[in-house]
Amino acid sequence: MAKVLTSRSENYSQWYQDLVIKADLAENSAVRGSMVIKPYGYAIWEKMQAELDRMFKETGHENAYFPLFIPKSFFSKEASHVEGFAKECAVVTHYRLKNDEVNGGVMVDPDAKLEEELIVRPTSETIIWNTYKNWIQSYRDLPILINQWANVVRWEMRTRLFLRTAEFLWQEGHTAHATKQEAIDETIQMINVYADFAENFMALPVIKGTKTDNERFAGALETYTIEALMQDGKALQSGTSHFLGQNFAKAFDVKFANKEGTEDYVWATSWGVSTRLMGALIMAHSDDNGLVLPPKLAPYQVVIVPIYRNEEQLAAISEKVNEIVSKLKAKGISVRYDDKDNRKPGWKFAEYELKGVPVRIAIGPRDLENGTVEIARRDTLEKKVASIDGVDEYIENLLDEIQKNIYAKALNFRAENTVKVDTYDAFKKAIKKGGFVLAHWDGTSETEEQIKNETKATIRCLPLEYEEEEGVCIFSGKPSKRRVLFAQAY
RNA sequence: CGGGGUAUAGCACAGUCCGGUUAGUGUACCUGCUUUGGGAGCAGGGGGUCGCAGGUUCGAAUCCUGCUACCCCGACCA
Repeated sequence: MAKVLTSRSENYSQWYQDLVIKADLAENSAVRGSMVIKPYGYAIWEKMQAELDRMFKETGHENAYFPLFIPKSFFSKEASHVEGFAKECAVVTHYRLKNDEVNGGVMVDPDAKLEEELIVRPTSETIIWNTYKNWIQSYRDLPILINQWANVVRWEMRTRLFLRTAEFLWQEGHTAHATKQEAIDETIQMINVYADFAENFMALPVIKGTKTDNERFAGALETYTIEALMQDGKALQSGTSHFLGQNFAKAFDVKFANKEGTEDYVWATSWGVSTRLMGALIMAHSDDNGLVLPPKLAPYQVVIVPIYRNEEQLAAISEKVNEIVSKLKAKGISVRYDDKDNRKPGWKFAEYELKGVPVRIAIGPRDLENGTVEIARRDTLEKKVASIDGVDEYIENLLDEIQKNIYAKALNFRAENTVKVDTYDAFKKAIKKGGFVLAHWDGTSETEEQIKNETKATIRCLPLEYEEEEGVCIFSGKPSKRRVLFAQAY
């Protein structure tokens, strides 16, 4: 097969770029740092959205929509929050253009300056808490459990398709609670929803944990994260859930009358995942032949390619294919029959491999005679001839097996690339090699900062599942009771 | 914002150093024939303000000046 992708070993980051473009997922747009998500890429995102949306609703959340623009003054209300986002905000200052009489073209009309600048939302805590203030008077108004599907803008210095773009799509949940415990429970519930989604739909094993002070969300008391390991040994933060305490309630003066009849500030959470998950999905499973999609998120799970010499043969094949298609559809399997005449079978094989379609069926004159089809699976590239009778059940089981196999492969990769180290020398070697590194840490920001400066590794999280273990910090030698998860990250 | 690079057909590039026919190659596209079980072959065809603005010259993709955009490395990145 003609190589259209740079190989992973040659240049991993080039491979990723090639893959995103060649698999028709997204491309760079005329706007710096902003991408166009193409139909095939967007179809995958829609599958993700549909599952997540279902999971949010099952846990009692409702969707709503808040404005794209946020008055500048809202950002001055929560000090640490503004500090976290100020450097990367897009600001709207004017509301009109006019013809440029001198230079031609158009110019910003200087007479159309806004009284107060508007910030294009980098996240919606401020506008939402300003709104919640009007919605909440009593404990009877609580909890508020709302999610929003939206786009946000963060003016990043350097961008990469899906992984970091100036504008991206995401969902952000914003909840308000009467008690601290209820808010904490919500925060943990949602990180569990994310982990469940990552593992069972994306086939992506993740480590749940909490962030250190340095890495915590601006304005949060606790940030829960799911961290995934990519094939190049770098970590990717794939979703976060924040316990915001009463910070935003205090900043926006959101008080309620509790059962005891006294006034109290509301407890808050926020949680989100973005189109960055597309990056995680691509990097976790794909190979040098292209994308590998888990069946549960593939826009179509099966593609059927006819092989024929003339119209008569095509007609005979199509008749058989239609039977197969209806049987598969009856089992809820999504199928695409590609009988386009302007591409040869070999071209189609390569194309669908590049696009990561989990199962490919080829059917030609030989098969018509024998009552068989050729079935190829994308994850292992294995081909097998199977009888047309019972092909629907065979494929149903095969899709299930592929989903499991992709997960098992990723889990195995992570296991092979996770090490425990006890000295700083060993730590530096392990980080250089790539992967997750479990090590003791003295709990101070200074140590974390120094390690980052010297090795580029950050503490991805303090895993929720860990064993108590006496040890000493690899950097300072001070005592530590548990290991934390280090890695270089995207 | 610091360092480096690039800008020529939809895409990928050559040509620029050393100015001179009609700006070329691959791929993609269109037409026809033969093909079709792993990205087909042959023949013919269409497509270019050579990033923008100015200058030098008989003559500029090529030399000079200014500008703009993009890419890579770094800094930055819940």
